[in-house]
Amino acid sequence: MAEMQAMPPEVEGGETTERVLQILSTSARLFATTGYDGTSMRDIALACGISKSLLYHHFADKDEIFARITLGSTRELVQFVESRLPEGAAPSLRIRAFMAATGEYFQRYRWAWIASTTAFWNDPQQRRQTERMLWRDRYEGLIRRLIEEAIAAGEIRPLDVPLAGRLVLSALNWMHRWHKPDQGMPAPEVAEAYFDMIFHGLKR
Amino acid sequence: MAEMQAMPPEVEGGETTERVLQILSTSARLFATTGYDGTSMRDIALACGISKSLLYHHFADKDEIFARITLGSTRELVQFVESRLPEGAAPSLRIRAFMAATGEYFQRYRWAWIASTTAFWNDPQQRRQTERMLWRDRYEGLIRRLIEEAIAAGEIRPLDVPLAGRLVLSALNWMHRWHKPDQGMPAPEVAEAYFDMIFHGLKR
DNA sequence: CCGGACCCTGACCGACCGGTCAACGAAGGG
DNA sequence: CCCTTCGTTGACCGGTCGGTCAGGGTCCGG
Repeated sequence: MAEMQAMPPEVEGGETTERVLQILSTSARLFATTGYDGTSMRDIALACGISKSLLYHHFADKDEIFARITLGSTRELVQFVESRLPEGAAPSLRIRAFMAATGEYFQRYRWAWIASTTAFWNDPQQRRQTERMLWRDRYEGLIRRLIEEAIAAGEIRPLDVPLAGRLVLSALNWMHRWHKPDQGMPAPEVAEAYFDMIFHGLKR
Repeated sequence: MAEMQAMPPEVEGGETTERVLQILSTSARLFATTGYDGTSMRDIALACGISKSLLYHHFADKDEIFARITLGSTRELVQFVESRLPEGAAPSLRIRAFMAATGEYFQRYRWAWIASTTAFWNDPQQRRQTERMLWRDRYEGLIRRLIEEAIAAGEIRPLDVPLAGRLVLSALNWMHRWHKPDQGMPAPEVAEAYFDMIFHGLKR
């Protein structure tokens, strides 16, 4: 049990006993650090201090564990970010809140985030990832809509909206490759610093 | 043989017969699409139309193939980008050239780039990646130095240089996750569009 | 004609993979 | 008391993994 990382609640879509949560959070950490293929069911069982068979008592197979992690964390991310957008505020401030909330979510559910962001991005058979992609599209659509609103409000100059959205998402999605928790700027601050750079530009 | 993707020349560090190049480029494509663990030596041999044993005639083990790809492409990237920086030009233009050159390199050596960028980023034992990291540091140091020069020249306002560098690199390194070759904007143009957004800012 | 040197092969190895199965022990309701 | 349910286990399965090995073919210099 020991030092397990938090998992997003994700009530629906399966039972959430303590043991299940332990398996999910432990697996998320392993998937994030050694990859999907690099993590065996034996590794997970050993890290949980249980037998391999017990994993199959709670989950149908390895894919289901992974799918629960990625789908759950992606859905929670979108809902968390949406809940953090200040209603009625200026579009640019809402973009800033979007980025800060993403940084905070990343900081809180680091392993699940990394596992979701890293693996299977180009799996042709797209195992159980279709529903996750729906949430991912909603997340990407959200930042584009915020940018469009900022353009309509005259805060942002007319530009390639999908590309601008990708620029924002690139900065956020690449954070896990260099950011160390408990070291340097907290992730939400990094996200806000990124916003300031992107919004105002590097130019003097 | 058939449809093999180009590999950077990388003369030094091993023989470069046609067969070796075929193995390297085929492996790069497989590593990029199915990951390191997801690519077996049998897969590589089959895709090359040769026996698995022949792989071990040309390479000591799987790691050596991977190391040749990642080290070679990283080294070539740095040297390519450095050769593309306009001497004596304004620092901001040199940053723009840095980004465009990276986009062009990505477009040209797509599989090797993706294989290098995707895998083993947090391998604790860091197999044969130490020399590659030296080149990676040089690449990252280069963009930071360019930004510092732009600040000294008064083109860019004083700011967190490492963070600004990471913003630039994030945009470039995330491209492979969404950019399709032969579809949409060519990668160098994307890189330049990114520069314009980051340099001038989204703000109207 | 000989003998290396160099490409190249199929058969094989132990280890580990994801997944299955029969059964055990404790808990709890009748 | 028994019976069912549920969390839990170790032994086991076929298949695939990275890697080895002995040797076949072919070409070339002597």
